[in-house]
Amino acid sequence: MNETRDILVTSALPYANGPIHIGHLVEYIQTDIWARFQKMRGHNCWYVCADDAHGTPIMLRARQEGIAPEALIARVAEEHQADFAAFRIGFDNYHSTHSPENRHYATLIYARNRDAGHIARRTITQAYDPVENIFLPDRFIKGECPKCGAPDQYGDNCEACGASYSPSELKNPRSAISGAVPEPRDSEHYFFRLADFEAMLKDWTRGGSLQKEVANKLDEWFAAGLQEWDISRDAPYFGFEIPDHPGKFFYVWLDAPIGYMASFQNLCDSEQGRAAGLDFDHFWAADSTAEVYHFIGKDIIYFHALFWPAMLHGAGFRTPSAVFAHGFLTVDGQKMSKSRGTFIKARTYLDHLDPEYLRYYFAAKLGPGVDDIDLSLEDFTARVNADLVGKVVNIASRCAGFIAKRFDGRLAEALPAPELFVAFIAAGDSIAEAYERRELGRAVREIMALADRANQYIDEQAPWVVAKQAGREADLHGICTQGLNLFRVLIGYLRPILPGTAAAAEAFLRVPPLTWAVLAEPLLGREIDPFRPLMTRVDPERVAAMVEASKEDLAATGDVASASAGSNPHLAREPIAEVIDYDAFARLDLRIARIAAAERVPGADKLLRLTLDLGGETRNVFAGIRAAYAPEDLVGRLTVMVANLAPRKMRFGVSEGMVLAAGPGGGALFLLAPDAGAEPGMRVK
RNA sequence: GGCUACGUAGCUCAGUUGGUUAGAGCACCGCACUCAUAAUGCGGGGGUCGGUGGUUCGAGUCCACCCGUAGCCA
Repeated sequence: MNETRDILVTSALPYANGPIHIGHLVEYIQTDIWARFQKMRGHNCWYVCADDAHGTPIMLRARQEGIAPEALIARVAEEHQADFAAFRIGFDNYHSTHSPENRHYATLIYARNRDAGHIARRTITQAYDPVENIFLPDRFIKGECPKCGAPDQYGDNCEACGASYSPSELKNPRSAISGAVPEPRDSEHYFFRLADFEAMLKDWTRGGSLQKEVANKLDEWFAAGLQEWDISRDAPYFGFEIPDHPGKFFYVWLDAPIGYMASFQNLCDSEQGRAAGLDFDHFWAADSTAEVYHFIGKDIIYFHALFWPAMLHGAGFRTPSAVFAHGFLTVDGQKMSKSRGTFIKARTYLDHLDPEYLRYYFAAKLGPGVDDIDLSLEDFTARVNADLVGKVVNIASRCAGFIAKRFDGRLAEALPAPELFVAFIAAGDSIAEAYERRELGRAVREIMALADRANQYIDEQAPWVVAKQAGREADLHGICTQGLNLFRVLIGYLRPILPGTAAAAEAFLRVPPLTWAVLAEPLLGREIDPFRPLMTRVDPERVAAMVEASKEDLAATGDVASASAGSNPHLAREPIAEVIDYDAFARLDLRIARIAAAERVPGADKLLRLTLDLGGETRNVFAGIRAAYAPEDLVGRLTVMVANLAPRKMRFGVSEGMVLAAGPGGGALFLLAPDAGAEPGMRVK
């Protein structure tokens, strides 16, 4: 147990086409806490990450902004790292998948698997955009769902009825980039023969490398049969060209996890790595005795629990010791929503609030499983204030004044209640076990129970009474020294979660960075600094301001994008359609409608059922706006509907028209509303 | 639709291999204290543990079905 472990820890690589938001931070904070804990325990723990910088979305985004992909990913890398640093995510190295190291390992892993016969080649037919001259990924093709007929659906599944299908089944398909009708075109692709690794993967799965829920999921995949994985993409593509196969590139998901190795290699080659004697093979060779852990979101389990270990094994590398998946973040019980202001970017949070709050709140909620966690903003405020300011920091605050005023800032030579101190130290084993098992919520609860005992002790001893009694200076000195020592142990236990607060406390106590081992020895007979507030309360107004600012972010997004692009991104994404004559327009009967009722549709993730009042008649309309609007916010408002659209039978009933909205979809949808004075039933022309 | 989770006090969550009156924090009420960033301590009200049925001497805890929520379906 006490022997020093060699541990490599990773978080999933954030995609380099957008900013970090608080949903991402669940994972980085969870991983960082775990890595800091391992370091505090004296292990050789290394935490690496990188930007995931390849793929079609990045290529298109760069084009849209009128810059080279390299320029885009360089800018985003800077933004990501600034955000991470501000949240005190203590990476030992942060690299990029667009790097020489990654090219080396991607090529090596591919070549070894190819030479071992694990790569197949065959020609497939794919949708091709004849205007842009590129093959279209599924999500860049839109059309009508082949099952329910819902318009404007992506090429992989329908948001209205949940059906999944292949893009070739879409009706009236269009390229989401140029608007052109995609045409089928043949191309030779390279496939990773995952089924070759079935036995090995089953062993690995059973070897305790996965959470119970994840292992269940894998059993499902095994039962369904492992299929070959398409690992190549045709030019133009932003990524690594496959050696000896000009015009063919590695699919972004092939080289993304290899980025873990690339970042670690980059660390080994750095000054820090060389000084520490870091050896790549010691961690990655097939017979490695070091530990490798990947923290990921539950949405990318199959990449990390199937493809990744198989690729590594096929290339003669070790497989991960474990993959730890976590759930998603909701805010106030709902999916993060731009219109509600709960799609909060890391930077927006930092503009208003201390990162220590969020680290603590996430820690208090995180367990070892894949459950989603909820950020309830009200609970967040109450919990942080009560636990950290009211309980923990307050312990130091209540004792420090006496030490400064009555004892020249010097602690007593002995503890009056050594058994209480010993009890605090003894509790450390259970807390450490909780950290080790990623039961962060349990660790927090146990630490807070200790904080309660410390406050009880101070209450029982009543130093403010003792201070007024002549001849009891030594008692007063002892009580406050005891209190401060209990505080020191608590802040030590909290240090992985609250590195900033811990550093401030270490300065206050005039001690070097706390380790787990050093806590057992009490701090006696030494001078400490005067106390300064180590943490201020969460101000609910700041929380509200952050939510407001997140709403503003949304409005600004379009401007920023178009300013840097020199052209409107909406036009670029969806060019203006072909010219029609007046008669074609006149056939469209648009009417003002009052939303008389709105409700969620059981079984449909995206739909709301609207009852529209047209003044004389009512219509039942299904609208795919659930992510953007809460039903109760819609009732009573006026909007515009297509009144003469042919009724369409859907799984949930018949939809008798459409409401009009703008925006790319998801949470970013904006219903049209008439100016005051319009009445239900009026025609729009 | 199939699968995987989840559903415990107003809110956020704990509840170990089924076992005595189901717990914590916040919020609320009362009392105490005033050292402390109005923080702290003591006490109190509040739950048919989503629903129904079953296994069992005994179920929040196991099983079946249903309802609701979330995610996955490469």
